[in-house]
This record gives sequence, C-alpha cells and structure tokens, in this order.
Amino acid sequence: MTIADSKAKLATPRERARSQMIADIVRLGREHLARHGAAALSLRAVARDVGVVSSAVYRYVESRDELLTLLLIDGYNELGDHVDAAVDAIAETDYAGRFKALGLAVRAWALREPASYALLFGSPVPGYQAPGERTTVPGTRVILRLVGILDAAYRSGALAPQQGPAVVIPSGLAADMEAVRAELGLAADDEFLARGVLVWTSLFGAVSFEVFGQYGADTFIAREELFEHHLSMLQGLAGLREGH
Amino acid sequence: MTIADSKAKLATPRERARSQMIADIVRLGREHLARHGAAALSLRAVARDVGVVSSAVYRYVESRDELLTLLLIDGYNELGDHVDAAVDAIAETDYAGRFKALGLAVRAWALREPASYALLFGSPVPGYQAPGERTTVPGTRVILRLVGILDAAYRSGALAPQQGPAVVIPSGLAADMEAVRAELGLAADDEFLARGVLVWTSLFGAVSFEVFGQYGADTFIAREELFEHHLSMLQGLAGLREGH
DNA sequence: TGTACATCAGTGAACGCGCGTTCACTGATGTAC
DNA sequence: TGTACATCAGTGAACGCGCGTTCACTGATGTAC
Repeated sequence: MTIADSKAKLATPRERARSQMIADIVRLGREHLARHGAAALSLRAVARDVGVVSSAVYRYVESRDELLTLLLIDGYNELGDHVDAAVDAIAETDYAGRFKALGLAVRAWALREPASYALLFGSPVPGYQAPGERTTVPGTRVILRLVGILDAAYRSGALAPQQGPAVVIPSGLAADMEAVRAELGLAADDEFLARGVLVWTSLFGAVSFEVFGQYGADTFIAREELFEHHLSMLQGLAGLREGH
Repeated sequence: MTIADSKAKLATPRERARSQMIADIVRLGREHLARHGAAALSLRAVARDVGVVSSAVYRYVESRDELLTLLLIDGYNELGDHVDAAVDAIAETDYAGRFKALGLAVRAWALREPASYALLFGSPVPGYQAPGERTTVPGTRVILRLVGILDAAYRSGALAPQQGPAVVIPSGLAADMEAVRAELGLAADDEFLARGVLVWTSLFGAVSFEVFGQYGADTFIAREELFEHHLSMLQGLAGLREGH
C-alpha cells in the first residue's frame, strides 16, 4: 500500500496518524536537507525535530537510506508537479511557450528548494544508491515532459529545419537515438533528438550553475534575464519557432 | 610562502620533507575524496592513510576546512593545467579547434577525477565556504581560457554573425555584460557574450550530467560521440566556424 | 669541530560530540467474541 | 456493551563507532657560538 492510498482512504485513525507521521518525517527531513545537505542527513536529528525519540522513527522508515529515498521521490514529484502545472497552463500547440514554461518552472523550483535540487541533480550522495525501481518513474517526469513537447512539435511540423552545415551523426550515437525513439515511441529524427538532449543538459546546466553558485557572488546581477535569454537561445537550438 | 616556492628552492631537508608531507596529504586526501565524497572527508582518515597519527596533520593543515581548500585549489589547478595543455596544442588562430580541445579536456579530466570534479562543480559542501582570496584565481582559469578563445575569434572577425531573428538583450543583462567586458577587457558585443555564457554553462551541464549519472545506466552508450556532437552544436552556437 | 640550546615532527591520551541501529519495555489503541 | 487479547507507537538505555581538536610529551633535526 502506498502513502497516497492510505491517505486517500482515510482509513482507520491509526492509519491516518501513521501517514501523517510519515509526511512529517519527510517534511522535516527536507528542512534538514536544506540546512545541512544530503550527506549529513541524520535520522536522529530528524527525529528530534519531529519530537520523537530516535528509535521511534524506525517504526516508519527502515533506515537512513530509505529516508533519503523518500526525500528523493518527494523532490522529484514536487518538481514534476510544478513543471506539469506550468506547462499545462499554456496552450497545447504553443510548443515554444510550453518549453519556456517548463524551463522557468525548473529554475523557480530549484531556487526555492536548493537542497532538494542538489539531492536530485547535484553530486551523488556517497555510499547511497537510489533504488531504480522506486525512483525511475518520478525521476523521469521532467525529461519525458520535455521530450513530449519537442516530439509533438516535430510531428506537427512546427520545428524549424536545421540551420547551418549538416552535422554528421556517428553510428554509435545513431543507435542510441534509435533505442530512445523506440522506447518512447517518438517521431523525431536523430538530428532533432540529439539537439533535444543538448537542450536538456543545457537547461539543467544553467540552473545548476546558478543554484550551486558557480557564477560567483557579483557577476550577473540580472540572473532572471540571463536565464530567460538562455531559454530563448535553447528554444532556437531546439528548432522551436515563436508562437507556434 | 607557497608550496611551489618551497619546492622550487629545495631549501633545507626539513623544508623539503615538509612540502613532501603536504603533497602527500593532498594526494591521499584526493583519494579519500574519490571514495567517500567531500562531505565525508575526514582528517583522521587521511592521517591514517598518510601513516601518521591524526594530531600530526595539524602541523601542516590548520583544520579540516583548510584541507578542503587545499583540495579545491589542487583540483582547479589540475583541471586548469590539463585544459591549458590541450588548448595550447592547437594553433592559436584555430578558434573552433581550441574550443573543442577545451571541451574535451574538461570532460576527460572530469571522468578521470569524478570526485574532484564534484567538489569543484557539484553541490556545495554543507558548512564549508571557500575562501575567495585563495580560490578565485585557480577557480577562474577555465572560464578565462574559454573567454579568451571566443574574444580572440571575435576580434579577428572569425565569428559568424548571429543567425535567426534578433534576440533582444534586456537592460539589466546588458549592464552585466558591460561590467564583464570592462573587467576582462573584451571586445565582443552583448549578443556574443551572452551566447558565450550559455556555451559555458552548457558545456559543464553536459559534463555534469555524465559524471553525476543523470543519463541513467543504460541510455546513451556512445557517450563520447554524444559529447562531441554537443560540442559541435555549441561551437555553432558560439558562432565559431570550422577550421578558422 | 664540538657543545648548548632552540625549533620542529610526531606521539598518544583525552575531551565532548553525534551518529545508526537494536532491544526489551510500557501504555495506548484496536479487534474478536 | 463488556471483557480478553493482539497489535501497534513510542520510550529509554545501550552497543560500537568515528569524528575534530587540544595538549603535554619525547626525540630528532637544525642553529649559534
């Protein structure tokens, strides 16, 4: 039974108390993350914040690693919800608008929750290996959304043809792209897919630079303008034309 | 007196032993970093590896934070040396070639030293604040090198004019660009500078995705081809034409 | 060249701390009849 | 509706561990005369 299930049913009082407790643990765990970072996440400290003795947490969470997993899933879903809401607010055929909304939503969430963002997209937590069977689905929501926008634009013919000299796609890369296309049921050709991957990494690269403080303290005051300008260029790189 | 100074002089045996010891501490500290991550970096563990009692390390390093600073500077300089060597191997006027060499050197070093890369470009270490007066110079070597290549290309007229519709640079961003241009003595206009910043963040974004495992285990087998393709696109984005 | 003293490297014990996890326990909440 | 029992939440003590940092100390290496 998942947390959502037991919450939805609002079953017995005990079950309600139980899911409330897990929610508290995750919430305070996230605060703890924000203050001390993922590597220093401590079950004991979270227990103190929850107002319970440290061993009591083991009634709800198997181990420190499982708490990390819960925080990871929670973070992915929060980010996914924000991105979905932002994208859904834009007309389905306004591909450029949806792309920008996605990018702005990622940045806004990352700046609001830098510690969660670091857990999701920063350096791996030493000694911790995320259980793929639980994190893959929430962890791929944003990229799937982005791919969905770009592929829909491609299908509708709204993507601008490639500019400049033709770029050769080497065979190994072509094979990778074919696999992705098959797995996700995409229409776009290798060239556009490869551009999409670059747009993806570049988007997160720009957000990470800002969140992780790579720009330095003083350079770039107008960071929102800088990011929006980046988005415009990435939009062009992806082949998305304005207002389509 | 810096480490390099005392080494160069090869002064007294004691001084040689001293700088050798510091070098050992940094070297083994880096190994420790690789295995356990920056947040878990422990003076005691490094001392054990060096073969000395933990308190002895305090003769050479003021505190755990100072060891982190030494590792940070060491990492920046190693990366900087690699990048410099790769760039210098290409003719000065082959701007596109130098750009690609820079990108490939960053990626190669990051994959060889993922933990150092994570310390430099990953999530910040909680509770640690790098002392700007010691880290800024080594920490800006790569970006200054990149800016140098792009600005030299601009001055020589080798940069392609902007393609596609004119992008408006808002006033705040323009002011930031003017400040950067003045500080570094650049010639390039706002438009090219802004593209340069995107190229910079995108380059590190692509490397970070690969080093931090964001691509997942199975997607993208041909990662070198993928990265080189990214570099080609970024080269185009920067306005660098082939063979110039 | 030889002696007396100062400097330095490294030792080992100790400080107080927080961590993850286990375990036997006490009450409170639920369930079966 | 009331009693007897089972389930669960939370307690508090304990385990063994590693950490950063301090301090008085022993020898070895250097320096001044």
